[in-house]
Amino acid sequence: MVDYLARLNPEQRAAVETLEGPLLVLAGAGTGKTRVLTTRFAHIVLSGRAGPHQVLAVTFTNKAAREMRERLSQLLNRPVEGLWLGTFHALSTRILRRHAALVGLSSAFTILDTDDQQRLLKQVMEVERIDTKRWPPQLVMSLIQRWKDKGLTPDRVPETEEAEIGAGRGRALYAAYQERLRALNAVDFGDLLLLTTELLRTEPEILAQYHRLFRYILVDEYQDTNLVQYLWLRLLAQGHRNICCVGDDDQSVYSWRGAEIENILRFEKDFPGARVIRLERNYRSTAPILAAATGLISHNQCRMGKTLRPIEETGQAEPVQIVELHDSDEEARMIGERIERLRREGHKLAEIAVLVRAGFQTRAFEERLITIGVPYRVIGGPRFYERTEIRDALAYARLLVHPSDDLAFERIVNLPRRGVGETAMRSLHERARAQGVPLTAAAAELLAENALRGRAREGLGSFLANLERWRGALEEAGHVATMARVLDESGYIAMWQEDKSPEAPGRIENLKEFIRALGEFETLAGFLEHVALVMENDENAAGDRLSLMTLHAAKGLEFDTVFLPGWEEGLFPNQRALDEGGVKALEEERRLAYVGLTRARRRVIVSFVAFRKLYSGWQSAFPSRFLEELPDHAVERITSAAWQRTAQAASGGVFRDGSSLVLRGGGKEPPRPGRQTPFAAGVRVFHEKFGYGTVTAVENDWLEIAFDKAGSKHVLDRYVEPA
DNA sequence: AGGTTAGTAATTTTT
DNA sequence: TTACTAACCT
Repeated sequence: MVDYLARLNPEQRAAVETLEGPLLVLAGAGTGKTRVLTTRFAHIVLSGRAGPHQVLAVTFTNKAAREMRERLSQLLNRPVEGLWLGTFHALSTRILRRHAALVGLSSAFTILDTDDQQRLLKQVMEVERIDTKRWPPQLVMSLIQRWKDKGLTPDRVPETEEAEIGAGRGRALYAAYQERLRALNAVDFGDLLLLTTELLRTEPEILAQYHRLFRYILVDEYQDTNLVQYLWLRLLAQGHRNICCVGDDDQSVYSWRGAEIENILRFEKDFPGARVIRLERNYRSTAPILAAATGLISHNQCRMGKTLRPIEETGQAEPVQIVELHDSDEEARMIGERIERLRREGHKLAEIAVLVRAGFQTRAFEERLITIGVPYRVIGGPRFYERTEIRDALAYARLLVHPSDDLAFERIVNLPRRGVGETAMRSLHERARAQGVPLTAAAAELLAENALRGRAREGLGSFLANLERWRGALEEAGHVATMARVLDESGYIAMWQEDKSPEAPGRIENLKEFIRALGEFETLAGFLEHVALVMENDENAAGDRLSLMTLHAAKGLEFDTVFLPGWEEGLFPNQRALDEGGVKALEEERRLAYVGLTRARRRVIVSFVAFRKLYSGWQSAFPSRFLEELPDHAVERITSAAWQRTAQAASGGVFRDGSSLVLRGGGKEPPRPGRQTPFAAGVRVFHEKFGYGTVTAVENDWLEIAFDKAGSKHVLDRYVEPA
C-alpha cells in the first residue's frame, strides 16, 4: 500500500479513494479534514488520473489555500505552481480576466473593496435623490450584496423584494450601481462570482472548455458556500461530475454573510448518486469536551447528524468547567488568575485562547491582561490593508497605474489638503459627466480653460503635474522608490507627522511597512491585484502570547485551553441575531458555541455573570440557555461562592489582599442582585424622546415598547416613567 | 474650506 | 463608554 494512504483511518481512506462521482465528506471538528483534502488531491495526481493542473481546488480563505498548497507540495515532493487552487474569488478573477469582454469589461478591470463599494453606492443614491439618512448606504449595500450572493442580477430581483429598500427603488439602485461599476471598469467581490457564473451560463463553448480542463473538483468548507457559489460549482461540475465537497454542517456560522447551510444539507439531492462519508473520529479533544459539544449540538434540528468520538478514553481528562460569577469585572479577574496559574504550571500562553461572541468583549480582557502583565494578541482586528493610511497610499498607487480610477482620485485629491473642496469637486463631476471622461481628464480640461479659481486651481494644478512626474518616475526608478517618493512629495507623510493624535506614529510605521511590502512584487499593478484579493492580517506577531478573538475568528484553530466567557442570554445567544433570524439564528448561535467548545484539546472553562458592564451602565443577565444543554456528566458547575472558596484556598489566590470581595464604590459598582423592573406588559409609559407608549414585552430591565408616534423600540426601563 | 461640536448608535467578517 | 457622522459655525 502506498504509504500516504496507510497513514489514514478507514473513513479518511474511503474519502480519499472514492474518486469518481459526487462525494460529500462530512468532517467533524478535529477529524483530519485538511489531511483528507490534500491527500485526495495528491492521490488523484499520483494515481495518474489527472495532472495537477486538471484539478480545481476551491477554498474560502487565502490562508486555507496557502496551507493546502504547502501540504500538497510536501505530498507530491515538488513545488506546485500555477495550479487551479485558490479562493472562489481568486479563481473567478482568473477566469473572468480571460473572458472579460464577454461580460462587458476590459481585462484590466479593478476590484473594489467594501469601502469603495460603499462610497460608490452613496454617490449613486445621492444622484437618485434617495435619503441616505433614512436608508444608510451600508444597509442598501448589504441587500445588494445579498442579491448577488443569490445569483440575482438586477433584472432578476423579485418584485416583492425590491419594495424593501430605498423607498421601493432597490432594484433601480442596484441597476444604477452596476452601471456605474461598468463605467469604471470595476467589479466588487460579489460580481466576481456573479459574473463568472453568468459567463459560464451564457457561453456554452467556454463552459465546455473548462469541463475539459477540470476533471476533478475539490471544495473546502462547503457549509459556508452561498447560492452563487453553489451555482458556480454546479456549472463546472456538470462535466465530469467528479466533485468532492468537504464540510461540517455543525460549523456553519456565516449565514449573515449569505452562506446557506441548505447547500450542504441538500447535497445528495443536488448531485444525484452522491456518496456521503462521515469523519467522526476526533483526534483533538478529550472525551468530556466532545461529550459537551455533541450534547449541545444535538439540540439542533437542522443538521445531517454526526457524533464525534474521542480517539481513546483518557481517564484523568478534566470536565468542562462552568463558572458562575457576580459581574464582568470578576469574570475578567477570574480568567486572568486562571491564566497566571496555568502559566505557573508550565503551560504556554500560545496554547491558551479566550473566545468571545462579539469584538467589543475583548477590551475588558485586554485591560485585565495588561494590568497583570500577560502578553496577548487580538486576532481579527482591523486588517492591514483596511487601515485609513494604507487605503490612502493605495489610492495614490491606483491613480498612478489607472489614471481613470475616479474613486482613488476622489479619495486623495484633497489629502493632504490642497484647497480642493466641495465646490471644485462639483464642477469636476459636472464636466466629467458631460464629457464622459474620468475626473483626472475633467480636471485637466478645467485647468486648461482657466475655469477654476483660487487655491483649487493651484492645488489641482500641482497635483496633476505631480501625478505626471510620478508616472514618469515609475518607469525610471521602479515602483518601490517611486511610491516612497510619492508619499513624501505629496505631503502625505508630512500630514501624519504633524498630526498630534496618539495613533499617528503607528500610521507612519504602517506606511513604511507598506513600502516594504511593495518590494515583494514585480510591478505596482501586480501588487494592487494581490491587495484586492488578499486582504489579510499578518498575525504572526512573534513570542509566546495568549490569543484573544471572536468565536468566528477561531474557526479552524485549536488550543490546549479555551476560555468561553459571557455565556448569557442576550449576549450569547445574541439577542439581535435572535430578533432577526428566529429559530434558524438560534441554531446558528448554537453552532457557534459548538465551534467554541471544539477548539479545545484539553480544557474548557465556560463562564457567565449576573451583571455585565455595558457601555456606560450595568446590565443584569440570565445564564445562557446553552449552559443547560451541556450534559451533566461532562461538566462541573462552579458557583460564584464555590469559586471564591477555591480561589482563597489556592496559594497566591485572587483575594490575597482581601479587597477583591469588596466592590469598588461610586458608579463603578454593579447593581445589587434581585432588582426587579417595575414595568410589565400592557403598562402605559412615557419616554423623554419617544413620547407615550405601551409596554409590549419585558426582559430583565429591557422593555419592548410600542410608542404611539415613534413605533416599536427596545429601551432600558430606567429611561421611561409610568405615564 | 475647514474645524468644531452635538447627536447617535453600538454582532459576527472573508474576499 | 467610545467612535463616527452630520450639521453648524468661523
